[in-house]
Amino acid sequence: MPVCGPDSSTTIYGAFVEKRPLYEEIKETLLARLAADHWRPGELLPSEIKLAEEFRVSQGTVRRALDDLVVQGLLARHQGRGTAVTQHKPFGFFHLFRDDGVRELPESKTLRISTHTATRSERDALELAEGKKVIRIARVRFLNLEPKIYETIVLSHDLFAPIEKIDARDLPNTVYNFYEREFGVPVVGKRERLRAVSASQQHARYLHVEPGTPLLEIECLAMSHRKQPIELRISHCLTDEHYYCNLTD
Amino acid sequence: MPVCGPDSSTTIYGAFVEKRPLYEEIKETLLARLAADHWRPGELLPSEIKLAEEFRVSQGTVRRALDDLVVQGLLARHQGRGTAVTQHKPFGFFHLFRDDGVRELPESKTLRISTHTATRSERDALELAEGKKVIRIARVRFLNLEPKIYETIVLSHDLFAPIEKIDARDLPNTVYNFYEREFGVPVVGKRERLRAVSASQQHARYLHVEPGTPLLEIECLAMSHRKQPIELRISHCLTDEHYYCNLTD
DNA sequence: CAGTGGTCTAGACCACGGA
DNA sequence: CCGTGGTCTAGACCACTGG
Repeated sequence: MPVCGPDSSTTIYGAFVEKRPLYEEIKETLLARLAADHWRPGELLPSEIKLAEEFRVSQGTVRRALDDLVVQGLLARHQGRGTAVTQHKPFGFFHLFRDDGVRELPESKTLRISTHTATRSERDALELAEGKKVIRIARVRFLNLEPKIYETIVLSHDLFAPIEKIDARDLPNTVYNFYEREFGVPVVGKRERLRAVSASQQHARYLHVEPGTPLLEIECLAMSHRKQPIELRISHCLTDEHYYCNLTD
Repeated sequence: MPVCGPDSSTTIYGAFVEKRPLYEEIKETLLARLAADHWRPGELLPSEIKLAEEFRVSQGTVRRALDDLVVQGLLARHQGRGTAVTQHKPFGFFHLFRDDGVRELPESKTLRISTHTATRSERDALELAEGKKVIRIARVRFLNLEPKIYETIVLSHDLFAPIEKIDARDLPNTVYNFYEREFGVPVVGKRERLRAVSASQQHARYLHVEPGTPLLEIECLAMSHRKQPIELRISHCLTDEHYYCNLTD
C-alpha cells in the first residue's frame, strides 16, 4: 500500500493506489521536502531502495520520480555515490553571459520597495483580481562592478505582504530560494519574453548610458506548480558586453 | 539478441549486447529513419510491441528510446492511438510572438546567396579550419506583411556547396527540413545568444526604420547530433509589435 | 471490441564510487 | 568489498482511441 499523499484512491493491482500516477505523488512529496530544506544542497538523499521501502512502491517507480526531478534540475545523480540535491539554484538560472562565455554572478543594490494597486498588465501576468495590490521592488544589478541591469520585481501583496516591511538591505541577492524558504512557494518554471527597447531617462540614469540606448528587456514570469504565477520580473539589460544565452537539445 | 547498430559487443545477461545502452542504439536507428523520411510527419510509427520485436528488446527499452525522442520534440505519443512523427518541427523553433500572444508564420524574401572566406567568428561557431569558405544567405522576413527581421544564414561550403547554385526564389521558407531532406543533416538542437543592438544603415533600409532603432539580435547556432554545428543564423528583429518567448519547466 | 500507450512490479546484472 | 545508480527484462493491469 503506497503511502504518499492524502489523495483519493481506487483499487488496482489488488491494492490501494492514488488516482494520479504514484510517481507524481512521490515527486510532490520529495518536492515538498526539498522546499522545506529537508536536505541541504549537496547532501545525499536516501537511496532508491530506501525511498522505495518508505513509499511502499517498487524501485522503478521511485526512479521515475527522481528522474523527473533531475530533468527539472533539482537533483543530480551519480552512479556509485547517490542522489544529491543540486548545489546552485537551478531556477534562478541566470542567462546573462559575458562575451567571452564566462558567467558572472550579479551583485544587487535594492533601490526601493513599495506597494501599489496592480496595473492591468500586472494583474494579467499574476492572475490577480481588479483592485488587488502588488509590491514592487526596484533594483540595479552589477556585473563586474558596472551597473548593467535595471530590474523591477512585482509580487502579489496578498502572498508576500511581509516583504513590505523588510529593510531593502536585507533582501537577499537571489530571491527564489528566499520565496521558498520564507513563503513556501517553490519556483519550478518560468516564461520569459524578450524585446529590444530604448533606454528611458530612468534606465539611462541608473545604467550610466544615454537615453535611447538599446536595452534588452526581459519580462520573466516565475511560476510554481500547476502554472501558478509567483513573481513578475522586468529586467532592462545593457548588452554591450554580455549576451543572453538559450540552449535547446 | 538485439539488432540495432553495427557496434562492438560484450556479453551480459548471457547474450550479446552493444556497449552503449540499447536504447541509445535504438534512438539512433529511429533518428536515422526519421531523417530519411521513413515516416511522414503525422504518420504513426509501429507500436511499441512491434518495435520491441524488431529490435529484439523488451517493450520497456523501446519505450525509453521513444520517450527520449518525445522530449527532443521529434515524436508525440497518444494513448490509445499510437506514436506519431511531430507535425511542425520548424514551428517549434520559431520563438517570435505577436504582442497578443499569437504566433505568426513568417514569410521570407531571399536577397542574395554568396560565397566568402569564413571570418574568425564564423569559423569559431561552425568549427571550420582557417581559410575555409562559407555560403551566406541574406533574407528579409515578414510578419503580417511588414518587414520585421533581417537575417543572415551562414553555412559551411564543404557541406552545403549545392545551395550556392540554387535560385534564391527556390529556397524554401523553412530550411531545417530542407537541410535534412537534401543533405541528411537533421537539426536537433540549437544555442541562441541574444542582445539588444542599434539598427545599422543596412538594417534600417530593409526594415523601414531609422538607423539606431533598437533591434533584438539573435545569433542562433543550429546543431546536429553530437553537437556538430550546422548553421549559423544571425537575425535582427524589430520587436515593436513582437516578443521572443522562452519557456522553462 | 481489440490495440495502443501509461503505469507499476519484481527481479536480474552491470559499472562506478568510496571505505 | 558493498552499496549506489544505470540498464534491461517479462509480465501485469489500467485508460484511452478507434472501428
